[in-house]
Amino acid sequence: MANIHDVARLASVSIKTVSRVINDEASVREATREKVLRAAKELNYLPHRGARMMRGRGSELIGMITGAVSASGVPPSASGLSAIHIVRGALQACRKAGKTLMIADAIGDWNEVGQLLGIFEAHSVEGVIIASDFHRQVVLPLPASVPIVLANCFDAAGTPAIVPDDYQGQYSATKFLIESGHARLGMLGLEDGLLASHLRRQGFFDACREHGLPVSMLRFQSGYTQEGGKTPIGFLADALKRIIQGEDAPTAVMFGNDLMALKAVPHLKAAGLEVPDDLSLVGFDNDERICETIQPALTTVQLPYDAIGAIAAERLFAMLTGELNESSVAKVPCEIVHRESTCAIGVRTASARPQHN
Amino acid sequence: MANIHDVARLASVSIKTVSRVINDEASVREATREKVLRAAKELNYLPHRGARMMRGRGSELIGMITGAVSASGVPPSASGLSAIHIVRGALQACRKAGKTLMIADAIGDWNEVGQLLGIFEAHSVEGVIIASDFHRQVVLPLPASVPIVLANCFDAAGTPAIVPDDYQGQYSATKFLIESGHARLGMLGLEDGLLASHLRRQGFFDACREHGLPVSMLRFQSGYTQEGGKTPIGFLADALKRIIQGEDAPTAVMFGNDLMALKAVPHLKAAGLEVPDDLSLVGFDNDERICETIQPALTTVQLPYDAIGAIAAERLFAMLTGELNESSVAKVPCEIVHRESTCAIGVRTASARPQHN
DNA sequence: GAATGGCATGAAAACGTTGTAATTCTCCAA
DNA sequence: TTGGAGAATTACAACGTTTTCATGCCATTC
Repeated sequence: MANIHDVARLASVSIKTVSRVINDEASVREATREKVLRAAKELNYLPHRGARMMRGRGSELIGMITGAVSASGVPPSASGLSAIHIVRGALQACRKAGKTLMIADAIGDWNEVGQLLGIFEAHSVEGVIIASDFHRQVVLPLPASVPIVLANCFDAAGTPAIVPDDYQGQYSATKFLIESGHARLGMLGLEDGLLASHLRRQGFFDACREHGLPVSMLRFQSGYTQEGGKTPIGFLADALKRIIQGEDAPTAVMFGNDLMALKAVPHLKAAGLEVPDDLSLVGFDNDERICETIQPALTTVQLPYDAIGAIAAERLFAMLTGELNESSVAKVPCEIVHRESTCAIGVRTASARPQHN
Repeated sequence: MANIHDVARLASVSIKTVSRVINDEASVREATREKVLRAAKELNYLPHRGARMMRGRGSELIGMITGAVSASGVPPSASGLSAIHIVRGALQACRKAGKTLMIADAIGDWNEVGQLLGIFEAHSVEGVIIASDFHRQVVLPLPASVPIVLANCFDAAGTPAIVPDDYQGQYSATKFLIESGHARLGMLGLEDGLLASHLRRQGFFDACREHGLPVSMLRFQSGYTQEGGKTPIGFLADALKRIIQGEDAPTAVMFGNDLMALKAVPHLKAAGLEVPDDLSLVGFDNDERICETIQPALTTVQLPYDAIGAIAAERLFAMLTGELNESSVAKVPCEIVHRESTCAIGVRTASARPQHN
């Protein structure tokens, strides 16, 4: 690998001048600058990070810990879906900022976090992003000697955190349905006890209340556990039946996630319901593979994991430059992704039933 | 932060002796060793990584490039599924070996790879793993100055590579079906042109031939594009119809991936076919969320991405220690994951139709 | 025309560590 | 007591950068 001396020699200048050009310092004549840049490019020169660090420069290294809070023991196969998007978002932000991302996985064991922080520290990272697989509160190991930003989780100590706005997401979806003319709504929520569960239910009810929808027009079921947990066989079918049966049956149902919607569709079909003409469906997560597979394609609320990762990284950068040191929780809005499983009340969809693909 | 001089001073030895102790080198008297360790502990000394790197010392750092070959332009949302497993496998192997993983995403642009390699090099990584989103041949930017292992891809130059054994996977699945008594087989393969497509078809036909199944008993369709590509609406339905209609209709059908199977199920149901009693189904990928969602749960061939990541990392480590420098392609077997969508011919499944969940 | 000041550049030191080679210490045999 | 071998230890250079300070050059000012 070429070093600064090689570049200096090739460009016939001193190493200091090369250093000046590389670091965009003032006082370099344009001609010289170009000469140096040309030489650097020709030699494929990149400043040695070790040497740079030694001169007190930042390491340009960001650490990221993922999988810190998976259900312990369970190999977190499906839960990684959120992680990859968070990582990707952070990766892009790092790229833009010229940082490099180091990553470590806690393999579902929160106790690992302290140790991983130590490893990162030994590698001189400038800061660390800790990402959770799902939206929850966490407790950090006490003495964190590097700046930390939490992604998809938060703590009581006020560590800067970026989380999805589950409340607003469900609120928006509900509002959208109501404004489309739906007056009887149903919701099949996630497992009780999850923070997201709580927030979304809140959003659902608040939106209804604020739009003057009486509680008698609402049907809410929860308790469905999607994986790992022991949901009794038939739970989904039963809960669904409780929601859609009877004469005041809702004209729209929202699900805790897209997968639940996918599983529900056969039951709805079996009950003779057409989507969206008889029943509008709204999912959550925006898992494209699932949403596009459902016929008709599922309208859903997007969990903005990419954005969460990107914002977490940007926030960390801001902390590093000292621009920002308030400790607060930033909520990233969850946008509705409109597909074909919803329609306004009183409007028949154009094609009675689009052909399968 | 304390440096080696401080420790040396406090312990009343030379800095070199401290260095010896820290690096566990020989020729240090036990008493001296303890003295140094005590001083180091007291000062909370950690060797400066920059300085270490500069002395060419192993950085314990492994680089990984992902997303290098997504369809360019398309935001690689779904394709990341393989990446996360490869990353996870590598991560675990790194953990075991005491290495730390640096990660960068080429964001679907293969041209980025050269630049990313440069960045990694500047960080003094010991080696790099380049992971592709799908099984394919690649071309590396010429002068790679660090050891490289390819994961889920390979090149013509013989760079060490770890790939899934698509051929064997399909061969095994086919063989399994035949040995279960199925004599008429169908297959709905992936998009033409993909390497996996080619290999699997080969495996399918070879297994049939070797087990004496005449070609007249086989129905093969391909050309289905799962995402991005413009598959005509209805293609899946038509191809499926061509496979399952007629009097010599197969008793088992294999799909190019689990998602295709998921999409196919409603069509099969509409055609009055019971799974697995009338028709056994076998997917590919082992995407658990999809496999477990399909009723009955889908038997499939697992793409061993975790293993690929882990083996790639281990192989890289072996190269680093010089234990291994042969340049070859390692094929990781694809195991069958047995669920409920397959049964032996002549055997009715116990429950006519298991209740939905 | 000399003094001043700003700009472009360069020489050499410094950062904290490890490698090399030299030096000292220890211990045992002659 | 002396040699000598080998272990323990040390001094110093080297790694590739940035920093500090010095210098040369040119334009401006008096």
